[in-house]
Amino acid sequence: MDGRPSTLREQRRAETQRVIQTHAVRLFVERGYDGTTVNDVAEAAGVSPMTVYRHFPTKEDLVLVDQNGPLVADRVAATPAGQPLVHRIGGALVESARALTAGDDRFLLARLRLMISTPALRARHLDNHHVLQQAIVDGLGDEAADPDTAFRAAVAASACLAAMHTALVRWATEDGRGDLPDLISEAFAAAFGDAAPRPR
Amino acid sequence: MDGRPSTLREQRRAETQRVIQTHAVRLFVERGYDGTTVNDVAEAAGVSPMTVYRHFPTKEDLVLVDQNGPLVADRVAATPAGQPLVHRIGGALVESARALTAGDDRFLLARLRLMISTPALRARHLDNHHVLQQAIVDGLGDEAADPDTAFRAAVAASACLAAMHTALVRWATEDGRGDLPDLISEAFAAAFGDAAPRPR
DNA sequence: ACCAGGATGGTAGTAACTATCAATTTGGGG
DNA sequence: CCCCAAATTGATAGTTACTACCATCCTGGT
Repeated sequence: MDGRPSTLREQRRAETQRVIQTHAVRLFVERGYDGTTVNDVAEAAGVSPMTVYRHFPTKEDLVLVDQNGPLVADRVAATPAGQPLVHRIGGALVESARALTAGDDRFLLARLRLMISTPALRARHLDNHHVLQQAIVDGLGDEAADPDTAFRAAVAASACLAAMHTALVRWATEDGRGDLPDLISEAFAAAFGDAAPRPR
Repeated sequence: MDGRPSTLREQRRAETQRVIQTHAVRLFVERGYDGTTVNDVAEAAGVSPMTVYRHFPTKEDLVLVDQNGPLVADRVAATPAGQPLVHRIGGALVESARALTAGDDRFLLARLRLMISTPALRARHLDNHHVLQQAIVDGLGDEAADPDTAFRAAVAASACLAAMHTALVRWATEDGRGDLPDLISEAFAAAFGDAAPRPR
């Protein structure tokens, strides 16, 4: 459909989004999430409240929206079909995490901490797993044709995402000191065992 | 602290909660969650909106609050310590599901369907896993003393809960036809393999 | 240079909560 | 049986997230 921002208009749009989000996260960290109104964010960003709502339909989106699209599902679909699903998904998630932590950690870390400490944000963040899960299952295409296989794939995806989330929480509570991909790998080992469950 | 409702006052309080929740779920099913205001619920239950808010701090609680306490964590703690964690937690969750579906399914099913179809409810429901996860880890006590073991336990718990949730979703979309405990067992098999990962 | 379409802003409204105070009911002990 | 402390309930007024609608302005591709 629409790839990375190509036209100038889309670039500008992405830029104002970035500005609004940056101010929002800064204010949320300074005054707390509930202690900051959307109007405060609008004022800090130099736009009207209407504009904020146009770019971020809900206050939660100010923290949760990620301009990196759903590349995880593509990574999963690109893995060889022979291996057990939890390993394919796990590998894709570790790769994505490596890409995420490649740049500047601090903004990601600030957002993560907000997500963990604010119930409303935490809830919405976990609900995003639902979207990712569906994307992963859909990305498998014919591999998950019948309902039973699709169910097993959905289970594998949700379990992997939950394990990853627990690793994210630990990483954030350690102030991002450890290596995130390693932590996620460790989580997968704890949940699914070091050895691959033998495919039948 | 406080066990089952012992004094008469607590019984009455629990009864009015039940009345309010019943009317709320009925209205949500009839007119949709967003199409029903808290005032509508109050009117249907014959109380003032204030009373609704006193018993259910948020509109979401009208669907999500469950009078069955957190017995899952106790069940986990009661399992023998030798087995791998995912199996201990999985067994406890299957047992709890069996207890849940023993009575009348319809109210549970209606609430589940609302949770699945309404984003706000789905998110809050998933966030409850956070509480359960913590309770499970805490219930292990000395078993999860050092941070690393606690982390593995947290990962195992979150992965198990996610797998169970996927089974819940399938059960609800099948209108509760299948056997819920069996579905959950199937989910665990898909995620963690039929054979126990060997403890090291 | 122009103009269609997108971005922005203002106004007014709805509904989920919250704080506070007053009124009413209740239930267990003398 | 009565009575008081405590709990439950209710009314009012306010804050805030979010929506619909309309007018305006700005932009960028032809």
